[in-house]
Amino acid sequence: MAQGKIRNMEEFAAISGISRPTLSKFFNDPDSVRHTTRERIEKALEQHDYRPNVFAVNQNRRKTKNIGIVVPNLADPFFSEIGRLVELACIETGYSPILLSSHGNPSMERDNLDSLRSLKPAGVLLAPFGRASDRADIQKFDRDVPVVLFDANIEGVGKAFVGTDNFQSIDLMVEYLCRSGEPPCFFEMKSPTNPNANKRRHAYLESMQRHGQDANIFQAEGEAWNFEEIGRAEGGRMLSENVFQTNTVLCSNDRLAIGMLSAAYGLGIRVGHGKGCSLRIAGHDDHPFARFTCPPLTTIAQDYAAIANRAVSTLFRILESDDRPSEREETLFDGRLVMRDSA
Amino acid sequence: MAQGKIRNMEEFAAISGISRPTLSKFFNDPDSVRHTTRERIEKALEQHDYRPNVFAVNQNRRKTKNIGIVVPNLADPFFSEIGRLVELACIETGYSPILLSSHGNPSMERDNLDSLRSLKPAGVLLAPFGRASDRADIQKFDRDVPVVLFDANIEGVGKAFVGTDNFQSIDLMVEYLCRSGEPPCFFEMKSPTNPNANKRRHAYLESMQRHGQDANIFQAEGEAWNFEEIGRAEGGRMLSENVFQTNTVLCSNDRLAIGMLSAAYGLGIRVGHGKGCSLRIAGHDDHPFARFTCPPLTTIAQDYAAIANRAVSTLFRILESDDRPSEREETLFDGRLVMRDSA
DNA sequence: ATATTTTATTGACGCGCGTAAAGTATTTAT
DNA sequence: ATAAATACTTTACGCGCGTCAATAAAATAT
Repeated sequence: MAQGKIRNMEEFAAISGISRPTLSKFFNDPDSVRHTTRERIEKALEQHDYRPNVFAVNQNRRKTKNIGIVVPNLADPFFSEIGRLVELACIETGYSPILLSSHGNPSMERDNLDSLRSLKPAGVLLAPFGRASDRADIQKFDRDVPVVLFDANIEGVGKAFVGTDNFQSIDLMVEYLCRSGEPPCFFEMKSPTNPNANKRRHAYLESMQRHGQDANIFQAEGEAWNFEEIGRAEGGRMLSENVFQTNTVLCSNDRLAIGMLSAAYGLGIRVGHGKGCSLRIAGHDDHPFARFTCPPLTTIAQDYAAIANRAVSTLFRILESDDRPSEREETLFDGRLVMRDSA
Repeated sequence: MAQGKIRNMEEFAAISGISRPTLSKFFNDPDSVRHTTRERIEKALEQHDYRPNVFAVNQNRRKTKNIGIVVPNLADPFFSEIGRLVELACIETGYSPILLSSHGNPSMERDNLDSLRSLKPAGVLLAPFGRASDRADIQKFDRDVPVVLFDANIEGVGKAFVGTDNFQSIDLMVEYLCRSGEPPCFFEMKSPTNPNANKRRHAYLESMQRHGQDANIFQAEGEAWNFEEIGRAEGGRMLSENVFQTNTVLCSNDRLAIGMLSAAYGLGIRVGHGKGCSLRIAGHDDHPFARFTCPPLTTIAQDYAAIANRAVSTLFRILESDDRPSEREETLFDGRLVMRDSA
């Protein structure tokens, strides 16, 4: 880094002795110029610290290198974690990720896509709300900008989907719970917006049937995003009314389980698989706090990293072969059973 | 929204019957044109759905309307929550917030400021790491783009600071704990990067002295970001070694407290202020999960909304009166005691 | 060494908008 | 009504870069 700041590519061309169009090619893709000139440019770059004006670049380039990432709620550690991984994967590939949260508000999902539009992104990675999402809006958006869905699937929407195989993961958990004690009841939200919740219910029903057990589903009222609170209030009510037929409850997700564990503690119910315990509670997702609940929560770990990386690589594959849309592909990763103390 | 898409302001000028420079003024500030013409433009806007190209706008405007928001770690619900509030406050004022997380990595704070630079933001709201932050780098950045710090203060850096008054809040907690039982020991990280941690230690010492009590500080090894794990490992060790002089522990923050609660549960120690309890644990921050711990955590609630709003309004005041830097001002909000069951 | 391919340079245009100057229309003041 | 102030239009330039066509230079092949 030397003295007088370089104002534009013209000046940098003059100083470095490279023509401006060549520099333009270089900044677009360093490998598109000859090795020797690349080295010359990089050497000049070390001395003068010039960077192209992003606004001018994006105005003129047909395709920007922006990637939009939209998640329903960054306040949910699951999404902040997977959002982080997606973000990093984009950076590694030389793209500029823009991470947007819809703050639990489906209408903000629309707004986010809308404001992304003006950034002319090359592609978008979207973890949609699901049922509450504006399906038509996403499809319309996808016609202009390729969209890859992750975490939550909406049939037929977007170029691809990457997520966890809820049938595999729930079956794994049901299998474990049946082997190690009484078969599980199922606790979930009454009208979940998230499609995974529906998949998990079906997976539970299927799996219980396969194990020759009676399925018992208990649904909590409430439409809001504060699952822990709902889990505590409704789960607590059910516990004190003694509605569960068995001593084992499989919660549709960890956040409900965290709430229910809190309720159980308040009611003086000892939760766990050891002796002296009268209730087993299991969750799904391996929420970052699942290992700190009392007792630590037995759950299913989703492969965050695999989902994030595959979503990103799928999008880039679509971007590069921008001819045929080919088939809409769905990739499902297996969940992993995490045995802790709660079940 | 009608048929053929409008490609640029020129076309929209032709269709709407308004000259381009006037439209330019309008989009920059709708109130800068006469009421009647404003209405004409807005009516045309409803029919034709045109929006200025953000890249062209930002390239030519002297000052963009971008606001950078940098937080140390979005995975920490505290920051995702306050980041959300700051984001919304910016949008309401007609600015475009860009929320960046440093993912717990101080060197990424530098990178984030660096990449913000190319977006030529009007101002930046920064929650710095503190001791681990690159002080010189932030100061240098602040010379080009006004920076307002929030949450964590670095003396003399940035145009202003907005946060919580740790001396008030810790004193409030110490006062409560002393009144309601044995005086608290203090549990914290040995070498915290966060300046609030240091403030809280000093506040604890001062407050204990004022109450005529002996101060006892216990420090956990570890430099990492996984406070819950550290709280459980180190806190658990201390509990089992019985090192605390009193039955009350005030943790420097909720995340340590959550870890310690988990350890106490594992050790079969009953935590709470009721009879039959042998340990009281209190935290600080009112972490979103604090109400779901076992037992629910007594803590100090920071006024997230007030901090976020004040940080934003302070920045905008500085942006508007861009003449004298005046004095660097520090605004501290009071914490609020939240009495739950753990202490 | 010459022919061929690859890569760089020169010169020029366009992207969509901010912005300034000068002139014209409209509103407000007197 | 006329004068003054305000708001708008016309015209034109510039921002920093992508990109293209024609040309020149360099690397590779024969």
